[in-house]
Order: sequence, then structure tokens, then C-alpha cells
Amino acid sequence: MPELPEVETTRRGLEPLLAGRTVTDVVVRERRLRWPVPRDLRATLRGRTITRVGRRAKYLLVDLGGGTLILHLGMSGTLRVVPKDTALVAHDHLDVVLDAGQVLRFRDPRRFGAALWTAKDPAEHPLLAELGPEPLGNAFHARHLFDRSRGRRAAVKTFVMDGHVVVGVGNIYASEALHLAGIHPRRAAGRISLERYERLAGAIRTVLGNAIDAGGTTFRDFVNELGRPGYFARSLMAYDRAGEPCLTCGEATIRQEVIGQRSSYFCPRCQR
DNA sequence: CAACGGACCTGCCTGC
DNA sequence: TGCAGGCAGGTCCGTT
Repeated sequence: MPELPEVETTRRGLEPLLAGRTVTDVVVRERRLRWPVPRDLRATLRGRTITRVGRRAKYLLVDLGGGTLILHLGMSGTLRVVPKDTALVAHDHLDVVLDAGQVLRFRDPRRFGAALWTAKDPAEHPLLAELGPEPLGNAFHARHLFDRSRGRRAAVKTFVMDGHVVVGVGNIYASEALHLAGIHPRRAAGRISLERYERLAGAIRTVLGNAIDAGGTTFRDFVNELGRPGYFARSLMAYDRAGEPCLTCGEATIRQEVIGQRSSYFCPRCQR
């Protein structure tokens, strides 16, 4: 169940395994993902060679020269490169068979993920065109958050999880970043100062960067391209720690509340 | 516009 | 042991 660090971990793992490989076959076992898998995906991909694996927000972009396979892992998706004869398990919906006897295998029990094709610049695809800046890129900074939040009464946690504001900040890392920045997740986004957004922008970069360095966070089932978990869970300061002592102040207890229909974790003492 | 709830799914855990 | 209920890391879409 990936946020940006898990998707980036997957991308970094896949890139060297896929670049230069030619697609010899495609097997679609289940078309009913978030959007239907294109009927002609097999015919479209066969014979093409993968040049690189990119990422925009949580979308993986498999560049096949003349077009791009857009993959999204949804809540429960994993991508792995396995030998061609590897036994199938439940919810192995899609195989991209590669020349070197290996298969890029997409598994997604909940089917919130996606596999789409675009022949144009993927940045112009409707799903990507309106997205906010990358949190680890130069276009993301406190001024951006400040300007975009003026007049908005929604909780700041909801605000930073809006992909049209900034991409890649999911439910775990939103709680973590707000904790690190000392900001209460329910505070109205439009009533936060530029100075505090400086702290928040820095916290988002720090938390996401550290999580990528740790290979992502594994709670239940995230695994990388080799089927291995990430190690950031041990670094979490707030998420999933309801009732436990705050690791920052050592005095208060981490609270869990639902904000914008998502479980949120924070320290009522450190976060205001 | 912004905000909110519902929708899409399966698996896993809890409590009766 | 069985079963209902709730919850899970995403995000689009329709309605106010």
C-alpha cells in the first residue's frame, strides 16, 4: 500500500531490471482495475523495448518509446520482476513478459490500481496534467503551500494530502510530517503562517526523503521489486501509535482521530 | 471554486 | 468455530 516513497523504491528497483528489455508478450488475467485495462494492451506493447522507468506522483511511467505504460499501485498493488515460470498467486492480474526470461508481474488484491497506455507525453494525460508539484522538487516550497492555502478552511492534513496541491503525501507521511513540523492536523490550512509552512515543507521533504532512503514503509504488505519489505516503519513517530507515549515530548500520548475520513495520529501537546 | 461523502475492492483483525 | 463489522498506505467523481 504505497505512498510516494514506496512507489519511488519500486521505481528504483525496477529501472535497472527493465531498461533495455523487450516485451515479448503481455498476459492480462483481470481487466477490472480502477479503470479497465485496455483490450489491445498486448498488441500495443509486444515488440517494444523499455527505455526507462519514470515516476510522476504515485504513477510509474514505463517508457516504451513512442508511448508509455502508466501503472498505479492503488492501495494494495505490488510490482515484482520474477522468473517466467514463477507460480501465480491470487490477484496476479497482469504480466509483462520480457525477453530475458523474466516477467514484470502486477498483483493487486483490492484492484484500486491501474494499468493504462498513452501514446502522448504522459504529463499531458488527464490523470497527470492537473497534479501539483513533486514534494522533492524545486517547485515545492513554503510559499507554494502558503499561497494555495489562502482562504481554505479545510484541515491542513486534508490540504497537504490533496494531489492538486502537492503530490505524494499520503496518510502515513501526512501524519508524520505534521508531527515533525509541530502543527495540529486539524488546523485550518488557510490560517497557517508562512513561517509555519516553512517548517511543514521542510518536514515533508525530510520525512519522504528518509523513507525513500529506508526503502519505504511496510505495515502489512508493501514489498519492493524483489519481494522485500521496507524499513521505515521503525522510524514512525506518530502513525499507528495511538495511546503510546509521544517520542518527541515524552509526556503526552499520541491521539488518533478521523480527519477527512482518514485515521490521523498526532501529539496534542507538541502539535498546535 | 471548495468541501464532503460515496464509490471502487479484498483481506485481516476484533469481538460477540 | 463462525460471522458481522470495521478498518486498511488512494483518489476520482458527483453533489452541495
